Amino acid sequence: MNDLLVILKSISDRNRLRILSALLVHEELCACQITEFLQVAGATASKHLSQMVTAGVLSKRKQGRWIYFRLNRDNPDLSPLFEWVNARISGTKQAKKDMCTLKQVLEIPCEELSQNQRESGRCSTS
Amino acid sequence: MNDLLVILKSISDRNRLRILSALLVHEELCACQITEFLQVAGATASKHLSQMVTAGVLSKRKQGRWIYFRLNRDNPDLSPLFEWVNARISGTKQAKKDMCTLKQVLEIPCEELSQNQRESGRCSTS
DNA sequence: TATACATTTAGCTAATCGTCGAAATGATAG
DNA sequence: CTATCATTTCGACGATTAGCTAAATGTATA
Repeated sequence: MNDLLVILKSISDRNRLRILSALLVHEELCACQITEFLQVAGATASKHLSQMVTAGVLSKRKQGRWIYFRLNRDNPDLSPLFEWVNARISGTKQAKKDMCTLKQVLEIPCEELSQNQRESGRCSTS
Repeated sequence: MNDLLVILKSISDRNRLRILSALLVHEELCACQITEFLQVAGATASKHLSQMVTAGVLSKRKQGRWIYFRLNRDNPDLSPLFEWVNARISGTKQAKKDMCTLKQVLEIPCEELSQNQRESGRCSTS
């Protein structure tokens, strides 16, 4: 029951649900892409992602300098949940808007995304 | 997407999940039975129940002096979720313990439960 | 109609949670 | 071997939430 609670909590937040929604469509996304997509600080995105990984909802994979996340398809118990969420979320206003945003994010290479994210939270001169 | 979030949040709390779990087995329970089952203040149980009704997860029905709650089977979209939760929750330690507790609670008539609950939060003499 | 009483609402407190900026980590590329 | 840099951890802050007690509500019975 605790496991179940952890899973449910891990998708019961607006931004985490948006991550799930994005990964239902896009197979694999890297941390910087998700950070850009959500429009939050990198630390915030990282925390959400880590919570979802801990819950077993996402898996992560390192490649080069980036870390990619995807739905954890290894656990067949989760498939019905993914399908149920997908059925209820795709077609909603927010989901449509998000897919559009995501498409734009995916056109920018990770190098550029990360660089922008580094620069956005910095003091001017020194 | 907001509706979905409200549904998920309404079952992502330990006590609310226990309510759902109980109603997966027992069809219908009154507020005082759930209060006793959860071992919380009546106001607390009422708040949880009302949140689940608002989310569309539960329906309520008044009979005599008591209000009975049950899973909202009118919304077929929810059935897969109920089934998924049921499959993952029944058989867990907590669920087994809860079903045992619930059985004991159901042996006590509502009149007696309510009276006990009224008395438990009261000052001694005056 | 008046009283009893199951449930809900209101107001409060403590704990949890989402978010941020800054510092730490650890792996890669030069 | 060092410097770079994507990600994570840390520490802090404001917002939300679960829980309580006490008071209000509104229905049902006498």
